[in-house]
Amino acid sequence: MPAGPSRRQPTLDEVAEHAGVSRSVASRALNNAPHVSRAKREAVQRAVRVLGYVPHPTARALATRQTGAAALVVAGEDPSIFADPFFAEVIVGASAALEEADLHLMLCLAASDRGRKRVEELLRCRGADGVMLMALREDDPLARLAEEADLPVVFGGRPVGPAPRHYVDVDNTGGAREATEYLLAQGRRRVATLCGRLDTEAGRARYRGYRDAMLGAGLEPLPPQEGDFTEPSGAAGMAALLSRHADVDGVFAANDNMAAGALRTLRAAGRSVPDDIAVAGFDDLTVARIADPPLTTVHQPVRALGREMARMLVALVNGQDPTPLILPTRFVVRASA
Amino acid sequence: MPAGPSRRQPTLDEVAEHAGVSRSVASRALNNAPHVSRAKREAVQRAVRVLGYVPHPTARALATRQTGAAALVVAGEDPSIFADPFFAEVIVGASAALEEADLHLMLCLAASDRGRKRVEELLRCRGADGVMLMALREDDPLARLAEEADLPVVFGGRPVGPAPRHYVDVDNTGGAREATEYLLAQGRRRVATLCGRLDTEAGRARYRGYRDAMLGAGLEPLPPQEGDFTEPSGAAGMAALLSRHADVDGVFAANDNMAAGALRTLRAAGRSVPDDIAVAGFDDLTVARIADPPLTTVHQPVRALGREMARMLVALVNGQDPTPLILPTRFVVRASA
DNA sequence: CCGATCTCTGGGAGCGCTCCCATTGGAAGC
DNA sequence: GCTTCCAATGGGAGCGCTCCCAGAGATCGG
Repeated sequence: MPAGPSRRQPTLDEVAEHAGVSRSVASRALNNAPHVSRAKREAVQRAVRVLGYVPHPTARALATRQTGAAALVVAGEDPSIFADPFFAEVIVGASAALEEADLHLMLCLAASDRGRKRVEELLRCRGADGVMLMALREDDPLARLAEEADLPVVFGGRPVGPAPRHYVDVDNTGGAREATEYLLAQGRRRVATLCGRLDTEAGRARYRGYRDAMLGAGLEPLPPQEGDFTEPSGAAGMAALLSRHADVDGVFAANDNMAAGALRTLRAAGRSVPDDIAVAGFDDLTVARIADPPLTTVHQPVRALGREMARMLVALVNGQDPTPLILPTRFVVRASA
Repeated sequence: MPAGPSRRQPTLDEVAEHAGVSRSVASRALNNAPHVSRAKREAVQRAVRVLGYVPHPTARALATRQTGAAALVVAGEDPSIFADPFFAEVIVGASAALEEADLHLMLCLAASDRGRKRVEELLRCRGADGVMLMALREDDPLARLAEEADLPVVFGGRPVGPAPRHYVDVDNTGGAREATEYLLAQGRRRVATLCGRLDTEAGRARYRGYRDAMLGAGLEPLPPQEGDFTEPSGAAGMAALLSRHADVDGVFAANDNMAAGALRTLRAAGRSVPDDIAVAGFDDLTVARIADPPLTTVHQPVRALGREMARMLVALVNGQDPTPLILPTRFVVRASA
């Protein structure tokens, strides 16, 4: 422990010398490559143990031109969007999958200009072996840069516009349709939607699902009440909705946060849920269970989303060519609808 | 864009050649070091622009023995603890501060054995310029390893046991005491605590705060009802509490999740909050505002915690010797107490 | 007018690893 | 017995950067 402030880590040369072999043999033994006799292989292993050798990742990275890290970029100008537990779950999934491939996770919150600059640099100079991109806004230049970069890129959730080459997404439209259809099947007729930001693909897709369900039932969709996926925007949106359409009897909110906000407004307005008005959300994060009443919602496999993004990235890094993946949602009935 | 699959990035040598200078001069110009004439400096800058040069971080790292990255390690055997929005906020804060120092953020979820192994390696071989450690369990060997590693280490929240050399923490005891005192000041006399894991320092410190407040008021603290900081454990703990002490009129929960769970149980049991029983939490994350009734709670500056951890780490990396930091909490009164 | 002192400059030696390649020696094939 | 082949080995050349250092001019005071 004390032993001087800085007991320098042994190098591969020292291991080789200790084992009485050349650097090449030691290297091969370490990466258990072929062409190493049993005796020398063991001698090297012993030397490694005795000296407490750990390969220097940077040196290896320079030689192999592989950094051993994958980046997860969360765009969006407000860093607060990252505070959504959604991302935490994605990270848990991605982290586990990357661990299996022995890749480190680099997290880039590209909110500020400076943050974006650094991501661009990362893309340009191969600062990571691959990049996962999430929460891109419409026309975010990062999307183009990423696609053009000579680097594996996986999108988490499709960006607005033409679908990228590699992505993992959730069946937003299908889930939203199912939720809306459920409300309709309960006999609700004046069903509105608190939709999410319509400059995100998730916001649009979920709105499409709502609209499709309404049209499918021969009903006129109500004009979307747009929010930004936050609880306050749900509360405000619900208030606006009530003032415009006092007879609304069902609401599909584009996520649980907004649904929770809607519940708050409804409670304040003295409307009972689900008797007067039914509310369904999307996400099924913790807030759905905590809400009062607990939210009927569309469960998204968020952790799986992260995991599959990472797996897809690993496949790309390994030279394979995986196909895009759309994960199914699952409708969860609780008390709010 | 197409231009061949892999337009290799230009190297510093190429920049130097293009600018008609030596590699050394080019390097100095880039790092704007002295001893470069104005003319050559500009020639280099022009070459950089023309060629689209971006320095290769790995090569630089190898030469300077600095990785340009800081690691944030979240220990704890269950990866789900990371899903707590608490960590997301820490990350937002840390990320911003690291960005200022031009360091990348490496996130290590050291849940599995494999994950822990990788953290150990990171520490041993200087895979990062510094490490921030959070959510260590009692007697976690990572604590010792980190302190012994020849690498700057900052703890986020003190681990159980002797305080580490460098840490940033929140005034858990003070916050808990204040919350409990508030309940007592309201005239509550049978005040219990849903404490957090007592094998974490935060759990212990908040319990101490509760106990101190009770003793300070000349009351006998009720035996702690231990949970694990999750909503279900709060709900279960509250149920246990009610069956043991039916006359409880106030509860201090060690965090908002548990408080939310308590609210759920109380609602189911038909107790009105705060009339029959007052509830206070700790954290002041989103859930506190969403809860019904909104939670009176102890606000922790979580983002600042992350920011200060990162700043302390940067200071250490720069050879300074910062002193530990304890951030104040702020008591927030809402409807639950 | 000449040594002393600077600012610039570029050559070169690493940083610690991988990997190509030439060399060796023993086993196998004829 | 002699080529043929292949496993095993170690030397050496990078990977792209930093930084030390020696040398070349330029500046300047005495």
